[in-house]
Amino acid sequence: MTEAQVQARREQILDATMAVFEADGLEAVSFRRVAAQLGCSYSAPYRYFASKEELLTALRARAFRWMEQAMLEALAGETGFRARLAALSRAFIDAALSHPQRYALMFFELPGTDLAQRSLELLAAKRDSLNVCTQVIAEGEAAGEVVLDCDPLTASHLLWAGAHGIVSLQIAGQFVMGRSADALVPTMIAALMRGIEREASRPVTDRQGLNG
Amino acid sequence: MTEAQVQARREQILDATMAVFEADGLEAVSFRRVAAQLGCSYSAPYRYFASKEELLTALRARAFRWMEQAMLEALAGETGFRARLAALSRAFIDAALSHPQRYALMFFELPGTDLAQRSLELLAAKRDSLNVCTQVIAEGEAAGEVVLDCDPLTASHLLWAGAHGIVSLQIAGQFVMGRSADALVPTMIAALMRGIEREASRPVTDRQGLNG
DNA sequence: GTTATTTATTTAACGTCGTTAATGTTTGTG
DNA sequence: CACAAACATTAACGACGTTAAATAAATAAC
Repeated sequence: MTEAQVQARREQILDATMAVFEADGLEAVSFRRVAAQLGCSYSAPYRYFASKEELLTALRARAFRWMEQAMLEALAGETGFRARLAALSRAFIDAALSHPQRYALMFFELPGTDLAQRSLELLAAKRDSLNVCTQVIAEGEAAGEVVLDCDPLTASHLLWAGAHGIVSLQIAGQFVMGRSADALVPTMIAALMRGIEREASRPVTDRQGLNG
Repeated sequence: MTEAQVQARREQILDATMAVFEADGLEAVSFRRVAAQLGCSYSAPYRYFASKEELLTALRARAFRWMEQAMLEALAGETGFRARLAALSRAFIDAALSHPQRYALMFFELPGTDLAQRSLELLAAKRDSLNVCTQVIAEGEAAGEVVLDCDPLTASHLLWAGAHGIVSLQIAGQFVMGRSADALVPTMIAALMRGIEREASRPVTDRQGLNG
């Protein structure tokens, strides 16, 4: 069996796993259920994933790739730093809120479960997702469209964390009195940008839309 | 059996559950293991918690109460808006990073699991935690120490989400190139405050410490 | 082309889990 | 004492993760 065939089988198993997950949630994901979905024996996937943890880790990497794709597609065709940043945050929140389960899966991780930190596949997917944001900022700075008080990597960490914090709380039903991620993510991005931009480079129009 | 005794037994069970969780992680938490820790039969806790999900929901409420206490204790004795806000964020990050498992448990929730949204106990604990932050901001505004572009509730949502986003990514091992929550949370808070404060009310000293 | 050997898959089995039903055991009441 | 209610324990069921044995399929050697 060639390497490509093995990889194809892995993808098939992940397809089935994702289907079960999206249909009936994480607690429904079991080797027996996935196998039934795929039409094979419940022990067959063990040749391709050593454990359930490994299977779920690969599934989480896939969720990160999905988010990365959504952001990249939203960026395609957008020009100018402000427009690209806006498109990025819009894509992020649209993806997250249209598939809240899949989004939550990305960050469904408890410390100490160190397989997540040993899986190169997951780590790379995480890094590449964050990198989309970092690139947009770095390009904006390179083009002279924005000047920051901090480096692009720190800035993208802040934006990424801010957006993730909002969406994560929204999905967890944490918001009170009508606040929602839809309104708060742009507010968060605007406030953060205002906070880390050099005064001179900030357009006056940023001074709006903070009341949500 | 009086109501107080029932509540006391619930607390004992939660003590045992938390002990198992902190010792061996979430996957080790089972009725059988908790019962062994407590010295009772594995079926006894069912009189106090209808299901494992209910047990874990109560455990998560406890984690929120723990965070609320840590923040309130840090606030005690601190006066002045800036000092209180700094103490708050320091307490938040100290608690989260000193007990990352417990912190992650607070937000360990997948959408669709709607027991979390029906548990008054958990909802109240969440609300009260967020409320600590809201109060600090509202008091600061009432005392005229700060003027914001948005209302205190929106502001506390932003700060809470920002800090949570940073810490959550840190715990998930999401940061690259030496960024850490220790440095980024203060940066996040500072940037957000700079972003949502009316220009006039901002001290010039806030213009520091963004490079991390 | 037939056999031998490796590879891929399936079935059987073990221990653990969540949960419920049946069975004890205590405790207060007449 | 009897008796009923409240509580705790054990037994049992089906599903799970995982491994080992058994089987089928594919490939290699002659």
